[in-house]
Amino acid sequence: MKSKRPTQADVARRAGVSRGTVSLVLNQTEYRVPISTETRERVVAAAQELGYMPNPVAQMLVRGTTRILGFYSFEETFPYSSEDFYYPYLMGIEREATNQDYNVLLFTRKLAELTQNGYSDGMSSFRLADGSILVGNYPNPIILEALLKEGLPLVLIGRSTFPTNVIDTIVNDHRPCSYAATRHLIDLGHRQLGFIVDDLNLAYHKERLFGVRKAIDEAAGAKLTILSREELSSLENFRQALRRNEISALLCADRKLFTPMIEVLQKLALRIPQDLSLVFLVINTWNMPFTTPTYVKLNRGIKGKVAVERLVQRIAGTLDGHEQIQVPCEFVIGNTTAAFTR
Amino acid sequence: MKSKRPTQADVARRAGVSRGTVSLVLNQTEYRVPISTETRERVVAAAQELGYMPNPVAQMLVRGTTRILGFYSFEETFPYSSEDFYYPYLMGIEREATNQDYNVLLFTRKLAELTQNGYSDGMSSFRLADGSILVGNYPNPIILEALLKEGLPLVLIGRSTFPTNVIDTIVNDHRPCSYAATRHLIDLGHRQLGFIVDDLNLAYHKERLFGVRKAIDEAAGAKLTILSREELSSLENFRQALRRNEISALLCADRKLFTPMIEVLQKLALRIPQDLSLVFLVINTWNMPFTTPTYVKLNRGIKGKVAVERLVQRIAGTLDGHEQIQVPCEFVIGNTTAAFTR
DNA sequence: CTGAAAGCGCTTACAG
DNA sequence: CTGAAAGCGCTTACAG
Repeated sequence: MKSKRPTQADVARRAGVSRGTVSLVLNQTEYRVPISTETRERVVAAAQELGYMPNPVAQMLVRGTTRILGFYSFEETFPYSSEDFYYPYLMGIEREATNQDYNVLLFTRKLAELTQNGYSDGMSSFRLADGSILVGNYPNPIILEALLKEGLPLVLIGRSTFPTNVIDTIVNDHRPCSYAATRHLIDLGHRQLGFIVDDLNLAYHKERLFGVRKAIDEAAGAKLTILSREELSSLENFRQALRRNEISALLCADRKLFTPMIEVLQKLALRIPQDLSLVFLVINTWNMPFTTPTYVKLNRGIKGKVAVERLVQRIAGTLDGHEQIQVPCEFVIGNTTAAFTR
Repeated sequence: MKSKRPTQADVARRAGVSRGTVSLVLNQTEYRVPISTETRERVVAAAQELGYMPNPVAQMLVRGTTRILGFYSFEETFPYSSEDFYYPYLMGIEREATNQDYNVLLFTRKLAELTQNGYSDGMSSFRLADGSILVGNYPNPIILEALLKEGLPLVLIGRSTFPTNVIDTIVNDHRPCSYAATRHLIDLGHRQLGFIVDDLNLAYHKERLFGVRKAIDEAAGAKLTILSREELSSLENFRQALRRNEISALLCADRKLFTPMIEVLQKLALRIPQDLSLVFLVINTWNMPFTTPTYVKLNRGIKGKVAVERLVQRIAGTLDGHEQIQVPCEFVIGNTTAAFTR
């Protein structure tokens, strides 16, 4: 029923040559094997007349390479409201993939559902890509280990529980920007700062705190109060925490605390930045209640680009060891911070 | 040097069976051909021990299907500041692709660069996908025609210069929301409305104008003034145009006029919405100077979803004709519109 | 219940 | 300069 596509053999038949010759002509390998112009023209004409297009799958099989970079996210993209979009990464990845002449394959099926099969069948789709980029912080170690064991070229954007010398990771260095943000507040005259965070065990939060502490330590009379999720649970608690420590500026280190914090601040009728200066050490630019917040930009696109660069090298086999690559953040001053007024 | 991956033959050898049997066992086709539990277990064990993963490329070749949906954008994504992001589409596409058990391949190489080859070699990568979704309004007809001629399953998100019965397109119906937006302004007491647009020859702008006109015609004393890009070119021109027509509310129909219009309004020191109500008939949510504008939401995600649904049916061959599918927009009331005060 | 064979559509040595 | 053959790693009738 369905009109079959013309195949290489059809072209060969029509041009009156062998299949090998068709392949040679159409792959522009003129330099390697010389072919008479006459034959060449006959083949090209036949291909054109037949509307021939080589089957890329067959080419991949015989070439052993697909020129595809895989992309997999451990974080859920759905529902739409998710704060863990990976599109900024994808942007950088796609751009760099274009440069390197790779297409990008988005793996949609979740690995968790795929690992059921005894011999890890589900992962086989990863073999479709010459190498893959994973996104996610501290992904399930079992799954990650299974992936690593396969020996496929892999780069993780984010941190993992594995040693940095067994897997390539791309991460942000949070220290310089946390330092810069804190300096910014101190320069504005603030001395009593709050640092709000959910889980201080996580490496990136430790880094942030490190940068903040450094700036605090350098400033005369500066004091830091660490606030946790519990503080946000009740309006009164939070108000007290701010009052007791005379906090005039708040550094929000945790994406998860973003929404609850904003809610609490609104309920307390605190004006930003008149009553309280606010710095977002992490932020989702697509979901901002402030048009121009003071925040740390994560440069996800750049991380994506760096990931591709690393992956391509890994595929080429020009790399021996694995390592953690740090990408700088960027501190952006907006209007959620203002000079301290007593 | 590089340790070759185990192949099906390796598993067969180890399990002491034929390659066909390995395939049968590992593909879970137990129902079709009965295989003894003993053999089955031996095969699975061998596969596990060897860390065998089937080569998906070989499977694709023999199956003749890839379970990949291609994605191609006619619009440039770069530079980053581009207003024509396609990520909202991708979101809906990916989600629905997950449901339908397809992976998504992003074609990164631009078609324009690929069409050089006589026999349109570059397009062959489209054959890697079982079907593809294209995004873009009025894409280059030559390229689109070449694509259509290949007879590949295709769905275009956007409008084209081709008749609607030769290609499946997914478009927004702009009339209802333009009508609703205009009604909203009229209900707020506005009577002198401006409609600012760049190129009224485009179908979607005509549709918008159609909806607006309908609401205008229904309201006593309502008047519409159409403003063009020229009006924006000089501050004085624009001020005059607003004054002369006593315009108290503006409907912005064109994405391209967004930035220049905002600039002009700011320079004229017009307060929104006190001095002028503003409705965006199209908007990029990731680039809003107003936190909650009154605007028409394009539901790109839904268009992506619909495109996948249509494409999957096309691939299945359950469709005969082609058609234009309309997806409704959504009118969202924000705070850039307010009641008319003389 | 299992094996041997053909074939998916290509590319690439290898002969001539 | 060109053809015949082997092979990429699978699946699927077809025999037994």
